[in-house]
Parts: sequence; structure tokens; C-alpha cells
Amino acid sequence: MFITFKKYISEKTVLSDRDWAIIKPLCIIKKLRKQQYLLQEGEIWKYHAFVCEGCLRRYSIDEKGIEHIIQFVIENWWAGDRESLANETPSRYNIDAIENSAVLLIRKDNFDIICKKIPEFNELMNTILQRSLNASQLRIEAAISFTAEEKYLHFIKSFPNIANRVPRRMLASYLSITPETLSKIKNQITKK
Amino acid sequence: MFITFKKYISEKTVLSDRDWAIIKPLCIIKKLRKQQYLLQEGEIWKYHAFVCEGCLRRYSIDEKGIEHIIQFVIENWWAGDRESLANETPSRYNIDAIENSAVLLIRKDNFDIICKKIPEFNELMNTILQRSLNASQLRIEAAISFTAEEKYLHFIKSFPNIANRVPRRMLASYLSITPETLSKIKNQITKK
DNA sequence: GCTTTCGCTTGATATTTATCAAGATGCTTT
DNA sequence: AAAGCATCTTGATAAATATCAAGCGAAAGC
Repeated sequence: MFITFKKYISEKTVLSDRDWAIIKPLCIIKKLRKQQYLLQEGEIWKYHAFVCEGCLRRYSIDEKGIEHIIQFVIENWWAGDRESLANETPSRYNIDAIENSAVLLIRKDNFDIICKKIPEFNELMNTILQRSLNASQLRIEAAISFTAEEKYLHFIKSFPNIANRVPRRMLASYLSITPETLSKIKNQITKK
Repeated sequence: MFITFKKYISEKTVLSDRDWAIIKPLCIIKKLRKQQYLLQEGEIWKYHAFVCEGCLRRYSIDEKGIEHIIQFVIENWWAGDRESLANETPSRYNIDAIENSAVLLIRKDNFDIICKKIPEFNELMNTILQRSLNASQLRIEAAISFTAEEKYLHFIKSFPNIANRVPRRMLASYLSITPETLSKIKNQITKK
């Protein structure tokens, strides 16, 4: 598990063995069974979380009890609730595992220590934050610009590796359409 | 104009006169007339831009020629296209002024110099990046969870100061509904 | 001051998407 | 292998939203 993380970081920046000696003891590996929560609404999120293996989803639940999936997170991406983490406020999100998964956790305080001691790490994390923002912007654009069919086509084009791993109804939730509509759209497309 | 920026920063962190002596010469004030572009699709964005006064919008244009407003930016917020800035790729967005506006620009290279020389500034900018991400997340949630009416009510509650400054049709674009629908919704609400 | 233009509203109609209900498929568990 | 449960599909109907067209009113230009 840890090796996945090390590989991920090493592809983006160069850290010394000494750096890794700082990082490694502060990492916690957590295995999640399918359906298991990583974070539940109302909790205060305290970690930076890197997904080594598996697939998670982050979602909110509205007053009608309907789940709205904000994000899927697969291996080599970061999970968690940055807002709750930064402001120390109760999270409005749930995060749970869609597949059996393994997550690498670093407590916020330890994470900050690493960032202070290792400027390259700090820099990389800012780059990643920047990328998250870019991804969010694309998601906003898709959500406000596309029809149901366009949203689906855009998604399978952008994330083919996620599309075939998540249940259809969850994909529908992510795309903000009903499972029935998604089913019909898929049907129409294959006819063409 | 510059004083607005100084006040904004000073509310969030403490910088010395020496720090300001570094920053000030690197700032460019740009005045924009209503309708004037700050950034046009295809250009590579090179600045960090702080809005001192006025109101801008950032939007993309789809293949059908329809504008989709991603964001409104008023005084004391940051504008620009971070993706284009970070990756040095042509921007997919347009940014123009809805009102006569004044923007403070800092070239990327100069901005990086400031960040290096003034750690407090650097830290603050990361916090702001973090906040932008939070704002994006909320926008995603609103876009995928709400009906047209809910989106409108949520917007005027969240941004009352923007709601009454932007033309109705632009608000409709932001909310991803037609101006006609917005008009009818407003009507229904006042009836209640 | 008059005209022109643009944005907003309103109503009629069309399209898209949601809802509801039933049946089909496939997985899991025993 | 059978039973039970989930999910996905399909069709009929309903609701939400878009489109189109016309009229109103206020701001901008002459």
C-alpha cells in the first residue's frame, strides 16, 4: 500500500531517503470494506487521505434524503473534505467505499509538519490543490452546460476507468439525472 | 485602487512596510469599461488579478454559441483563469466587465517572487486557493442538487450583493436556466 | 423629445427529464 | 440449485423546463 503512495509522489517530485524517513512513520494505512464509511456527515475531518487501492465516493444527502454524489475517488487520487479539514467544521459530506479499498491517512498536524520540513512536498501539495480546483471547474462547466446525454458522454470519455467500475445508479447521481433516464440514454446511444 | 488591495490583505495577515515595498512596484492597475474583456478565449492568462472595484463574469461559450457563466467576481475577490495560468495553456474562458471596474494585476513571475520573499503572503494565497476550492464545491452541489427555484433562492441568499447587480439573463446563465424560467420563478415566489 | 434598441415579462406550446409501476436480469446467500 | 434481494430496464404518465412569439418598459442614441 505504502509503495503505491511512494510511487505516486516519486513520479511528481524527487524526495530523499531522509525525507521518506520523515513521512513514512506518519502514514496510517486504513482498509475499507465495500460500503464502509471513511467519513460521515457531522464529523470533523482530520486527515489528508490518499487512495492506494479501490474506489470511494463523496456525497451529500439533501432534506428529501436523496444522495448527491459530488465525486468519485479511485486509486492515486486524494479523498477527504478539505473544507472541514481547513475550518475544523462538521462535514456536510459522507465518504464511503464503493469497492474494498485501501487508504493512506496522514493526520493534519503531521501533514503540516511534513510540509514544513520538506519544501518539495509542500510545493507538490499546492500543485495538487490547484489541480483539484481545475477539476472542480470542469465539473461545474459540465453540470451547467450539458444535457443529460452530453453529460453521460462527457463522463465516459473523461473517466472511462471510473465509468465501468461504479454502479449505474451512482453514476446517475453523479450526473444529476435519474437511473431511469440514464438507462434510456444509454439505450439511445447504442442504437445510433 | 491599491489601497483596496492593501486593506484586503491587511485584514488577513500582517505585512511589514518592507514587504509592501516589494509588492507595490509589481502591481498593475487596469481599468475596465463595462463590456470590456479582461481575458478572451484562446489567450494564455499570465496574471493574478484582484478586483478592486466593479463586477466581472467568467464564462465559456459552447458549440451552439451559448454563454455559460461559471462565476461572478466582485470587488475583493480574485479573477482570472488559474488553469491557463498554471499550465500555460490557452484559456477556455472569457472574462469581461459587467460594470466599469478596476483590477489589480500581478504578473505570474512577479507573483512567484513575492511568494518566495514573503512567506506570509505565500501562505495567505494558499488559504485563498483553498477557499476557492470550497466555493467550487458548493457550486457543484447547488448545480446538481437543486431545482431551478431552489437554485435561485440559494443564490440570492448566498450572494445578495451580487444578485441585484447583475442582469437577469446573466443570473439565469449562471443558474443554468433560461431567462424566461427565471422570470416565472421570481413571479411565483413573490406571489407566495 | 422622439425613436430605437435591448432586456424583461408573459402566454402558448414543445421537449426534456422525472416519477411511478412492472418486469427482467444478475448476485448473494443459504 | 433455489430463493431472495438489488439493480437495471422499459413503458406510460406527469412535471419541470425550454422554446418560440409577442408585448411592455426603460435606458441609450440621435
